[in-house]
Amino acid sequence: MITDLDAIDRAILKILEKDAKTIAKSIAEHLNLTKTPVYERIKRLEQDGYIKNYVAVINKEKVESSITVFSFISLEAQKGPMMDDFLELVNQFPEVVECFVVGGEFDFLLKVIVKNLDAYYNFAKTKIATLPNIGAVKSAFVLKEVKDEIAFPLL
Amino acid sequence: MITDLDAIDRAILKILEKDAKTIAKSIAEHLNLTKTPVYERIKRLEQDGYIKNYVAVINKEKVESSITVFSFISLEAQKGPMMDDFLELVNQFPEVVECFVVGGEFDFLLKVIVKNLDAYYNFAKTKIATLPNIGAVKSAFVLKEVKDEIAFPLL
DNA sequence: ACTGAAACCGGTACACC
DNA sequence: GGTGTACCGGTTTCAGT
Repeated sequence: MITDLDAIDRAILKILEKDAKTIAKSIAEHLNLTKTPVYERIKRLEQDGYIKNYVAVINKEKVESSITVFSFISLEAQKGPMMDDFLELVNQFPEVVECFVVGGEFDFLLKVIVKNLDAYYNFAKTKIATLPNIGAVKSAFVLKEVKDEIAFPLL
Repeated sequence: MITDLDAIDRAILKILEKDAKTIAKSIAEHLNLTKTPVYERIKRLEQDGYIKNYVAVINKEKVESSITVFSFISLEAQKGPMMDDFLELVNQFPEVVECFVVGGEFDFLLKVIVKNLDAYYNFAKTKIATLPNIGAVKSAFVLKEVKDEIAFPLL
């Protein structure tokens, strides 16, 4: 168990969250080490849950056409248990790639990816609208993706 | 150059965007193939840009405390060149992990990650507020992260 | 486009400092 | 917590179909 991360651990994380295929030897050279300590640190970072997993980032524009929509949802009455029911349901929808409980003008912010406007209409009608205690729903359609980082901004 | 993806390519993408460390042999078994065609297909998917890269997903809660804030920004006058200036500047800010041009009540939606409320105040004051042509700025602070998928929802 | 086997190279284990 | 070496397993290559 790592109590806290030192500068070397952070440097390794920063490299791996940019390119998980970076070979240990190259990381080692970059940090003036040999590959064994780099390897051991990575294993610790994995085992202690600092690294959740490794994923391929796919180019969604190339793979298939889609639109991204943000939905802002307010509940009629935000009672604790109702919120949990709501969230559990929303969590199941594959179209919802992000879901946050927020403070402000509305209660939930959803990022939804669907094939086209028609699919979004369908999603809103058959999934969102049927959720319990829905108040207002507003949508913002993405016209252009300027930035979409996966990496957490480590200093 | 791949004209379009077949069912096998899509199956491979789906596996790799969940776990990039899945070994070729296991993918092959899953698809009733041997590892060579799986390997060759992955290479094609990489070379033709269907797979952008591979990244480590880090557990940001464990690595360092932070808050996530959504900022909704309206410009005073959305002239084309001004928008580009704005976007180029926003793109530089490491705190901004996502930035979209949207249609609706406001022009831009930003997802911002900072250490704490103080850092957000600072970010808003020294970075957002100094951008050209800013109209209204609204913020929604994330109280709870319910879902945060990286994988594109392939059917 | 896939099979099967051989070669290669990076990840993994270990003995030592 | 680090180095250097040796081993092992997955990737990569290739001849054959």
